[in-house]
Amino acid sequence: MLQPLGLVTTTIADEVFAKIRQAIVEGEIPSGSKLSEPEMATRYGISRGPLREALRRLESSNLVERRANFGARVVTLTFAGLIEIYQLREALEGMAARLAAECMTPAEIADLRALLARHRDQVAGDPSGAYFQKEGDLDFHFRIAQGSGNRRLIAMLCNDLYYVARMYRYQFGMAGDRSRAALDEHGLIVDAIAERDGELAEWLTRRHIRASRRHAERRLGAQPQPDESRGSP
Amino acid sequence: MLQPLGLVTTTIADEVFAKIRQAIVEGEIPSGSKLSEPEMATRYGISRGPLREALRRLESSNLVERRANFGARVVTLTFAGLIEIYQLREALEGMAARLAAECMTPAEIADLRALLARHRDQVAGDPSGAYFQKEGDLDFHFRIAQGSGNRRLIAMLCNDLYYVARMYRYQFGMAGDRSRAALDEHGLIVDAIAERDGELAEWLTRRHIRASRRHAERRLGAQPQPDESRGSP
DNA sequence: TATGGAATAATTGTCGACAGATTTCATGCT
DNA sequence: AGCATGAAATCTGTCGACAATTATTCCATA
Repeated sequence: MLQPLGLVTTTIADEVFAKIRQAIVEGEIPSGSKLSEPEMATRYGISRGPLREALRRLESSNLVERRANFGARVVTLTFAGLIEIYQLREALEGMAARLAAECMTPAEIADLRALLARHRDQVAGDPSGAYFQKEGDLDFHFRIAQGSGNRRLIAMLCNDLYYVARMYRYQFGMAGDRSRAALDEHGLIVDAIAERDGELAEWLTRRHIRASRRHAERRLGAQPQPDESRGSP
Repeated sequence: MLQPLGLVTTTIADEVFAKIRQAIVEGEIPSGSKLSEPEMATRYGISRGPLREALRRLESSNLVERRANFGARVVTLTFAGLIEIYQLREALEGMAARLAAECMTPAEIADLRALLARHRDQVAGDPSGAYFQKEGDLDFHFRIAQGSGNRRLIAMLCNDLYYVARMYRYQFGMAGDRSRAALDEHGLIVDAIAERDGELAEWLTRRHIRASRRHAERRLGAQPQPDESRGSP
């Protein structure tokens, strides 16, 4: 008998991959630590085969680094690495917003507005910004990416970059503040998408991510870099 | 004894990965064909272990698709997929050019100019555009990406996107023409980088890639899509 | 005491074999 | 004849073991 819809044949490597990814993102497995194959295999009660498969996927997600005959290590978080993420997000999410303004259906836009309203309520009810600590912010960006209709772009953002961004957020402890400003910026982006103004949506998104980057730079006590990536007025 | 420099410990999976990648890009292994593990293993004289490692890397390079308990297939090239590549390249290479204008050393810029001069000679000597058929064009883009200084961006472009772009170029047979126009556009981009004008470099690069996309659209006989991703003047 | 090197230990890369799942093909029924 | 059912065959996922490389430790020597 055929499965009616969505054949979700999950494998051991899949499950272990998801488990290790969560452990890395949330800091349970410390950044920079070595991932010994025999130790991890016994730790998760599996053989080394599927474990290596999981490690390989974590490598392609940019969460671990592997060297031949050396082993796998969790990536070390650096300020320069965080800047690289922001630069990529500015380029990719800017394009995603532009495409979303052209591709998203009215129903999807309505859903996006509803999500934004929920975020506003949560932030108003809890001024400490707990919702943003739970990645409500990335949830919004997630939807924009999916609205682009570009599967490759969606995969890059949702499967790779956002997990690394969450990892930095958890372990650098920069979550929660800037809630209201971010919410306002999100609102402007949704308006631009609703008006099918792709160019404005891209410009607003890039400015939004640049603002997040500058906020992180201030928060981490580093001197802000020269303002590359300024959109044209 | 320590290796003096550049520890190039290569593994079987590495070599087979490179071999299969080349075979896929150049069309020797047809697009959409199934990659049977036992057959491929005997074909390359190795076991299934390193072969699976190679297939995993090909998957993360977006050259093959894998499903659990189903197997690996070479990706099927579609017009929509080509458009997705162009959209990504516009966003990523635009950012790369902006960063290159800020980061490249004068020596690197001089090298880039020398490369461009060589390209001009080759195109002038062979009006059929043979050099561009040999990926001289992508060679230029390769250098811009590396000039960005963003390792993640470099990896995305040089390890993934450019191979897929070459695959489309080989198998859709759209290489060689547009040589002179592309050369002129390359020259403008180098000038902008030399003047440290990141914003102009990004704008020119995005326009350059949009022009390539429109050319491909015309060549493939499809109606050009609405001109999304138009830079602000 | 510090340094260089060799032997040991541990880890990764590779291989062959078994178990589970999927596809294919043959068979029987409507 | 066409379709559903079931069994054989093939393939992928998983496991344990061996080989090659690397890291570590210990000893000898300057």
